[in-house]
Amino acid sequence: MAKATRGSERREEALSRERIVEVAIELLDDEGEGGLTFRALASRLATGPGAIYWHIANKNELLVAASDAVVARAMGEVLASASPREAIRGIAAGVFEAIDAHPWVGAQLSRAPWQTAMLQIFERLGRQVQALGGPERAWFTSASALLSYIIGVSVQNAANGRLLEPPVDRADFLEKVSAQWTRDAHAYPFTVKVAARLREHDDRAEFLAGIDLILAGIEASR
Amino acid sequence: MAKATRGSERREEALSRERIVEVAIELLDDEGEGGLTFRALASRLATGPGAIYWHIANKNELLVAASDAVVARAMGEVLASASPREAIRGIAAGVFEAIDAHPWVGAQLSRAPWQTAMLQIFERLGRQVQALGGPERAWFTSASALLSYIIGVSVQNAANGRLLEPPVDRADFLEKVSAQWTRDAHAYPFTVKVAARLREHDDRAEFLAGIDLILAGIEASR
DNA sequence: ACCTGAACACCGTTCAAGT
DNA sequence: ACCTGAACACCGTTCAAGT
Repeated sequence: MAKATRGSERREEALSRERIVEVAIELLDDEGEGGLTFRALASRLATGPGAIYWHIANKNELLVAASDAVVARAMGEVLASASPREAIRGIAAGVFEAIDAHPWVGAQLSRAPWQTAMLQIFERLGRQVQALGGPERAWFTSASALLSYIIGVSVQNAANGRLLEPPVDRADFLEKVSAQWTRDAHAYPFTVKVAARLREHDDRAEFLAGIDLILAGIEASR
Repeated sequence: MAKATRGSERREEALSRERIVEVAIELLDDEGEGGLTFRALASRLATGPGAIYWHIANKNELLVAASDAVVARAMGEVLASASPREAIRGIAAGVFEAIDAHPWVGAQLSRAPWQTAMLQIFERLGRQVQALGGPERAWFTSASALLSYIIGVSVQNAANGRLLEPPVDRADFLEKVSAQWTRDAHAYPFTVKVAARLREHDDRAEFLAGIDLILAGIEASR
């Protein structure tokens, strides 16, 4: 009913659950987990902190809704694949990249599993595990293992990213970490031996190599 | 220099980093993550909140120190094993049980990887991966995949435990979850198909089955 | 029905003052 | 050197009062 509705975003949208979640995601992306406060969020929404509580029960519900939205979007963008194997790699990469782009989602998923977000990923993975063609009794274990691995790596990758963010350079950081290990060489002989690989490894490639390992395990044990 | 030093704990110990960390662990175990505040901790230590800062820089350092201590203890209790395979299962079970008993450790490990705690687990796993006898170029990937999977499952298991703690019965909860899935049967056909397994599955056994899957993958791809 | 914003009961952390 | 505890700058959440 505004006099001139412009095609793009209107200046004054009414408060709604969807809009609150959307702005919360922006805030989390911009400022990190610590940046999401009801005061900051209210200010971006040009209202008072109390108004938000009319639409959302509390901060936890807000975080659940925000991470569900991000995961749903990511799953929607996963392309169809020729083989189940490729499809599983695609889902895995989609989750990895979504959490890499929105690190706070990782923290939220490990704080509250059994969210819709996890269920969505599990379902997607499961269908492909089924298509892989092993015996039915192995499906649950295979899909669970894939889900746990994917979430585990993605969360740690996101945490690393957050750690490195402000001033630190990735190469510098890894250099320092592996130097530390070399100093403790007597206590950590294995780690020192593979430290070179740490310095040069590609997180995403390493992640997918782990997926292949689990897929090989699934195929081997049927 | 007390008049009568008793064999067991003295009533009045001086403040020290070790003692603070020890009492913090007790507090976290008793009250959960939310229970660790500098005021509550100070009160258990019969001092003021400011005193703690003489020994520990901030809350994050306290959480890192506490989880390092728990993991170090758990790793110390892992028994020697005949085969590398058994040793890896033992390390995995040790981590799983330590995080199950101290759920807050899970949250902390996924918030701050590259802690001593993670390094210790990685080193232990790595030595056994090496003993497994595959090619050296595969060691890093194999040990990383195992570590990620172990931490991923343990963290989620701990989060579930926290979720279920207060009044909820595990069977009831799983019943409700799988009922929810059945209602959304059209959206989650795979999940519904394996829901029966969810209701009756044993988390620890499922976890070890996942380890076996990865081990099978490691052996298959060499 | 929905919004406002002051107020409440907490936090982590600092710091002047003590011993 | 180490401890004390009040004070500061924040939180999430509630709620009387408004429209």
